[in-house]
Amino acid sequence: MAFEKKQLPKKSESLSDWYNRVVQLAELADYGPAKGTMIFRPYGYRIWELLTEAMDKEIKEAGVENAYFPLFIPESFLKKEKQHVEGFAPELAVVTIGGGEELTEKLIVRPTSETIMYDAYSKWVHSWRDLPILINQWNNVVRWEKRTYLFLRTSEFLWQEGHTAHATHKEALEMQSWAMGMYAKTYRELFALPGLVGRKSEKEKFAGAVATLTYESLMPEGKALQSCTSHDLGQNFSKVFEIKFQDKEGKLQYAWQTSWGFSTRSVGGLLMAHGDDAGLVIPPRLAPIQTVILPVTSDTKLVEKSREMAKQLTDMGVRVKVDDREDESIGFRINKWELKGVPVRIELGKRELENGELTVVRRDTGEKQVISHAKLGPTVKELLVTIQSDLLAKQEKFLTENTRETGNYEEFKKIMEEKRGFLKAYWCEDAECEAKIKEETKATVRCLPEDAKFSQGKCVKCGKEARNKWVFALAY
RNA sequence: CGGGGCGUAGUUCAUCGGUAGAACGCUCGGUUUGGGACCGAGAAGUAGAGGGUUCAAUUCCCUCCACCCCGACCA
Repeated sequence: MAFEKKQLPKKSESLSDWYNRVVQLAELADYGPAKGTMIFRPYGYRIWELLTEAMDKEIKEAGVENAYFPLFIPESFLKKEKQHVEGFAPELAVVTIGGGEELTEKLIVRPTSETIMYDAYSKWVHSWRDLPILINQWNNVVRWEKRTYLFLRTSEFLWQEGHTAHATHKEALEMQSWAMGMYAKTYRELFALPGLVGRKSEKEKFAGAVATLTYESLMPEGKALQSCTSHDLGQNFSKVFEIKFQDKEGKLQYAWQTSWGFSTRSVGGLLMAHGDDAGLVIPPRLAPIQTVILPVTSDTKLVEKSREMAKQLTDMGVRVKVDDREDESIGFRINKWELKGVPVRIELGKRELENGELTVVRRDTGEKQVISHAKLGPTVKELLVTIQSDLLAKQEKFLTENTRETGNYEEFKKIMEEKRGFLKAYWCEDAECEAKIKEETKATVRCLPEDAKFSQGKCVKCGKEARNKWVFALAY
């Protein structure tokens, strides 16, 4: 295991202290001057960039095109869909003055773009031939959160929001499902973060949606993180924004819609899940630097050989950096890159150079091996793949070990107090029951897993008939 | 928005009615480098903002602001 760090609280002792410190020490992010805002520093932004590059490709391959809609949304737009405005009202940033004059209509700084996009869609859709509309945008949104947390909950965050309109509900449902599938794949394969895919309860679903699919991952202290969502909007928005078209039979119909989003919160989940007492552990596929090469001293021969190795790795598509700062000792540099979570570290000293060897160290396990220079490329390539899959396996084990089931409310309460994690239980789907459970245990309904089978049972809280085992957890 | 905390050098903090100090970091020079090196020299502050008390306020009082933590709300 890697060495403990000065200045860094232990993750195992105080998760939130560790998290706040490590994010800043590793130069991922900093606090912005205005409340709840954050600065994405280059090292942190690069993680997001690597993700967006991969996800953008998937989105385009599915036939969804990128576009950009305005940041300012007329207040009246938001008010059109009742549930939507009620859901977002408490967290809106509103512009009331422009150019020194009071505005006749207030402008909302977008918290999400359904309304402004669908107003445009209504102008563009007249015939079944105009459908589907498949648009995505990468942008920023503002939600005036009362309590913020770097990456996980900030007043302004970055995300992609996909917004589609279809001729049939079936098509829309397929789209909704595709988006969640793409998210789940991204979380597993890039973030090495397994999670539960499922449907949100009526209370927890998106404001204005018919149904919401969510990806829920589990953080180290046993709390759930809603990682991204995909919504079936039905005709809720198309009716108020009048997205109407004539079908093949000449009948006037409202479009069926979906929206789906994946935000920078995901990066917070990534950091929190994989890190350890020595700092970050970034999965190779999202690591801005996958391999760091450290010449032990600034001896010219060592530096030259390091550069040569770096070039070799770069040519193989590995993101690599040589850190040959001569004012920092080898020990200091090792600690620095461990804190920053670089998956593979290579040390090259005089002894090794003479023997034609080098030391390769895994960040996740601390495991060291001495290999010959000739094996550099294959070893690094293989390690990056191994680390990626080991991290996923480790998280899967954690998820399995922390997913429990109960039919007893006392036990339910006890688990939420002590072990936390995901807890499966029958629930009658009554909102009042949901509220009581939350009040008494702080746990919320996270989702009904998509692979859940219908069965018969009694609600864990009220004992009434229940048809499904839902997943409960404390949430971020 | 409720409860708590904090605001002094880049950072973490000390000082305490008499006008500012340490450590780390930073700059320069030198010696170093196999798990956070060392020596020497140096730069760095309108003490969050405003008001009050006082001969005198970073210090005491009030107001505001900001940030952090805990709750309610949320990607």
